[in-house]
Amino acid sequence: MMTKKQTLPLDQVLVGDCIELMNSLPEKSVDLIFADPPYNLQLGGDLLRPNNTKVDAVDDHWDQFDSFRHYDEFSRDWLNAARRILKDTGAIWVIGSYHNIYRVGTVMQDIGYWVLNDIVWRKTNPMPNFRGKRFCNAHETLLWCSKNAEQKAITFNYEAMKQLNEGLQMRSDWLLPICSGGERLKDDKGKKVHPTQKPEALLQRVLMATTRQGDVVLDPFFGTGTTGAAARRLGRHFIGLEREEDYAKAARERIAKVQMLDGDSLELTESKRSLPRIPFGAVIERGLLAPGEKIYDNRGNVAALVRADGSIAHKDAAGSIHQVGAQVQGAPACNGWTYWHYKCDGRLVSIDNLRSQLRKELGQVSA
Amino acid sequence: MMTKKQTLPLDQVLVGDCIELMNSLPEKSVDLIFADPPYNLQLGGDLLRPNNTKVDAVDDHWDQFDSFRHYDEFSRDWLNAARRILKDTGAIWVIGSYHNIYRVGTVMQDIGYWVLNDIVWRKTNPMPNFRGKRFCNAHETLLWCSKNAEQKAITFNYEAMKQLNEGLQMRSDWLLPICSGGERLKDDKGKKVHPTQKPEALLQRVLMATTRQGDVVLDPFFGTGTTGAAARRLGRHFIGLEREEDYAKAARERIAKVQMLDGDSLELTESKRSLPRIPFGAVIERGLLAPGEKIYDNRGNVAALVRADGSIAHKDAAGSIHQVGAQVQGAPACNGWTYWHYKCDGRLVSIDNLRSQLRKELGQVSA
DNA sequence: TTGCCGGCTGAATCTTACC
DNA sequence: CGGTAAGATTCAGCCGGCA
Repeated sequence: MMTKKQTLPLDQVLVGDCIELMNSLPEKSVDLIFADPPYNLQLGGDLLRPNNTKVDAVDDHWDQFDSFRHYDEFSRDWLNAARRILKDTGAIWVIGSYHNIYRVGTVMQDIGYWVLNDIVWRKTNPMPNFRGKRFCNAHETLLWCSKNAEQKAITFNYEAMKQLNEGLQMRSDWLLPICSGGERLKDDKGKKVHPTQKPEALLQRVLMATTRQGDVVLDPFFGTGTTGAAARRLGRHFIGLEREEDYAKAARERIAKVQMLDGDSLELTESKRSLPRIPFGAVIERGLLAPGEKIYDNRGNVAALVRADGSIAHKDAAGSIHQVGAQVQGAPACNGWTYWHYKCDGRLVSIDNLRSQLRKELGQVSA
Repeated sequence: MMTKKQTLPLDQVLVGDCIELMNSLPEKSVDLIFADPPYNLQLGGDLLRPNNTKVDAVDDHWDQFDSFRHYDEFSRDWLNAARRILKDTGAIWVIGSYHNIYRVGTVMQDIGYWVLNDIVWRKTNPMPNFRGKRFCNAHETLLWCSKNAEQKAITFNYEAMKQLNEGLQMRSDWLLPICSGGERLKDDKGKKVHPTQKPEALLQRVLMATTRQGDVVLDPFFGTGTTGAAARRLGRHFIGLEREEDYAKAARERIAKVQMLDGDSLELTESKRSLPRIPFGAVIERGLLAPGEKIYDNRGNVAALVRADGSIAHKDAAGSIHQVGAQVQGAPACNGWTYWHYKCDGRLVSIDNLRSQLRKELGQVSA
């Protein structure tokens, strides 16, 4: 893995066509791709534009495609190139609005990507609909996809997201302001450098949720480098691809100023799944429970006998704490650690406490 | 216009294939179409809740398709039939989830529909993600489209929508509960009649926004008739198409009981506003505090490290501002917002001030 | 009558480590 | 690689039972 990383142009902005540049990179080499492709706003010429007010509309030449067909071809090409360089354990995010996201989503599904969630970025401060002819277009959509449907190991920092949402699991609708104020890059004359600069908070949430420290994040439409800024701040590597030298230059200068957070503040709330596995037998071996003792369900109604080999017995049934727990309840499955309790000063205490205790002891020795 | 209306099967539920039924209706004869087509969910095995009960999944035969290609063909067929019967001044709504909405959106654009807005229905009470492997899938998407791009006269009751949103322009994200409680149709045994009954409030908003009194609203996937119930209540005509006689029967009985409104009592259906809940993580994401900073108790004796995921760490303890606050004090609970302070010009200031600040910025946008 | 508590449920593409 | 067993995992709202 290190050798692969060493051949990658880490923490750099490469100028050129993103498809050619991606094709020049080794296959299966990046952990995450974040893409903010052109939005195809000018479909069919000026008459058909969905919003023909003159509010600094997006009319740069890179945003022009003469038909849905061309846009679909373009999407298929860059999404295929992206898929090649993605690790088999990797994932991709694509952001868009109703002008392009339905095209993009269909192409992604067609070439084998598997949708994990679609996420709605709700803007606290969207541009109003000036004519009063439509609903205020107050959101954009992100697609989070794995490389294929069979893929199991996806990085998803569930507990960290739950923390961020004050103890409730994070939903698919995110409320964040648009990029403005000091964060928005301006040139000497105070004109914005890029028409669609994304807020860094959005990228931070994406990277916090679906990458780990040291991961490689590639952005094929780098623009002024919000992905790079967020990656650097969070201790991830980035690779930025951008066709326009002016944007690339602005991005490099911007990212150089970013203060990287230190390791402690990047520590994520850990999931139980990442903790070392403790067999119930270890609890017996260490003498936290003795063979011959009884363990009970949470009300003390059901009692099972603890045996020396770490199995337990209840009436005819014998086996692991999980198997017997399931059988006793007539349930298809059971987490024995939370189902069973032992008596301590007359009160029932979860055996999961014994596991925690053991983990603490082991941590000081091995880890 | 009256002659045309007289040939239409107004305020009826027709049983049969929706494409054939639509083809039997006169062209350019309906004002609005609302469609809730099959979502083409692709479920694996059973899903168990943490308490080992089984989730009652949508596994009905009508939701099964062999492939995306078959689903696309199906979509193209019914959307073309719908387009023929739509008046040139008419519009269409289609609702879906990430499983199908990207397919539907692409087909709609391909056959000439023009997207006016995409609308996000944010559920106040979605089903959680039981396994902790994804973001909670808390929304569905609606596409609002005109028959073609050139179409000028679209019914959009801008002022009514603005009223409904307390004087502010209605946004593209709508917060509404799912259909449950007394509104949910149940059979004798208390089993739900239809697996995916939509809330009437959603349909009311759609019809309030994009139809006038006396308009004809057609629903090709009528199910248990939420569109019909909302139409009748609001003084619009409906035409319901439904393949299953059982659903059609339930719909007829339901609609017959609906009281038609003559006044302006609709506002009652709109949810009340309460103070938006602000997770501590939002304070970090928005940059009001930076990861790596320290927060203190009111005397500055206890210091905790702020981490990027919105958790804080103090000695061995890590968790939410509330959890760590409680642990530090040896208390069973703690309001972290009032316990913790940050340093500002050498003085200690409550982090609750940051929450107030954020609430002010959010203003009328319900979090 | 009111309030509290436990149980049930909703369009869901929902596991992973070890042998 | 496949098979097997361990074991991690939920939020809001409605309803009924009971104090």
